[in-house]
Amino acid sequence: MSVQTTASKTAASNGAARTTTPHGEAWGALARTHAAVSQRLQEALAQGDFPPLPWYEMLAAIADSPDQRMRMGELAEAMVITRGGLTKLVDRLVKAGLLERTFCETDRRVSYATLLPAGQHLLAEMRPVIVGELEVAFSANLSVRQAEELRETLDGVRGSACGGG
Amino acid sequence: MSVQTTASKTAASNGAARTTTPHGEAWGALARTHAAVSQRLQEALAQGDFPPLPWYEMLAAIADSPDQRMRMGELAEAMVITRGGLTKLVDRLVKAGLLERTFCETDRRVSYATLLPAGQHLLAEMRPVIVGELEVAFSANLSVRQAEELRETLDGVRGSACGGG
DNA sequence: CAGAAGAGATTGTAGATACAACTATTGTCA
DNA sequence: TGACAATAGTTGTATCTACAATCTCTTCTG
Repeated sequence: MSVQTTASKTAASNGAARTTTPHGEAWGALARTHAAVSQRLQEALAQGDFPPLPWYEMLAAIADSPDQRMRMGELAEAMVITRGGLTKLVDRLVKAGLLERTFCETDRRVSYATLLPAGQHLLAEMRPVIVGELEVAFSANLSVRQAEELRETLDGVRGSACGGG
Repeated sequence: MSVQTTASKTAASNGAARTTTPHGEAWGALARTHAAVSQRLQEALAQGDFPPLPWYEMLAAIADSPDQRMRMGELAEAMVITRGGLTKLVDRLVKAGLLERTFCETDRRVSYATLLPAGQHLLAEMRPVIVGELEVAFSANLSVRQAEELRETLDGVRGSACGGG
């Protein structure tokens, strides 16, 4: 246990970034919900002596890609962190024996983060923990249909936020 | 300009934390949307030479409270950061002349973060920037009614995530 | 085919956050 | 009342991340 022992109780009271407009409140709810769920996931991982959430996200992203490998730039984009930050994150997973760096023959600038068996095994252990926590958090309130609608709504918002309007 | 030049283009392709379940995808969309909107807000603030987003969130939280002041613990909970982190964040805003620390007569353990006029003025300048960006991101896709529904849905999820299921 | 412009990734450094240990104050109970 | 537990904040330390500068390699252009 540990991982942000601070909140996770009555957070429904006061709101950060409240702007009094409906859209502002939606954003506030989005931010707090993200934080709450994220904390829950990290607590669950810490309880099982697993690595932190970003490690899981990286392993999952690579595992879901067709060749079990991803270019650094793609990974940075998928995980929404800077390229510099990604380089160092990959460094840690490589040092832990979960990934290895491979290189591109045709374009020698690009390097891949490639999943190793140890990474696959660890991911297989972590996935049920994450999925279980998400089920608790989401399925108590949302049907499968509603979850899909939520995803579509959020994807739409993200589209506007990225594109620029 | 700057603030995370990495992503913000085709993030719709591959997904971090994808678990293949509907709820997992909803969580993935939630995480990426939060990151995208958050980035957009930070870019907008940076462009206007404003302080970073957590400063705005803190000023807004305190300004929305009845006495223009909040206990450290409450603030930490509202902003979903640790108490230790909050102490240092408040330190910075105090040093910037936006807040001051005040103390409780009846319980000398508690200290308040109290809004100063400079903080109010800065908040008044930042609010329209934030609100404007949120309108672009949200109102393009969501009616007021839909925004409220989204807020309710997310609050429900947060309730499950906090309480424990 | 040379040189400039652009793309992909890494490194250095500063700033911010979490975690754990600590101090100070208040509450409880024998 | 006196000891022990609980609560509110702060501080020390390590880790993580963003940002900017840099390096290598590729592509474009004359």
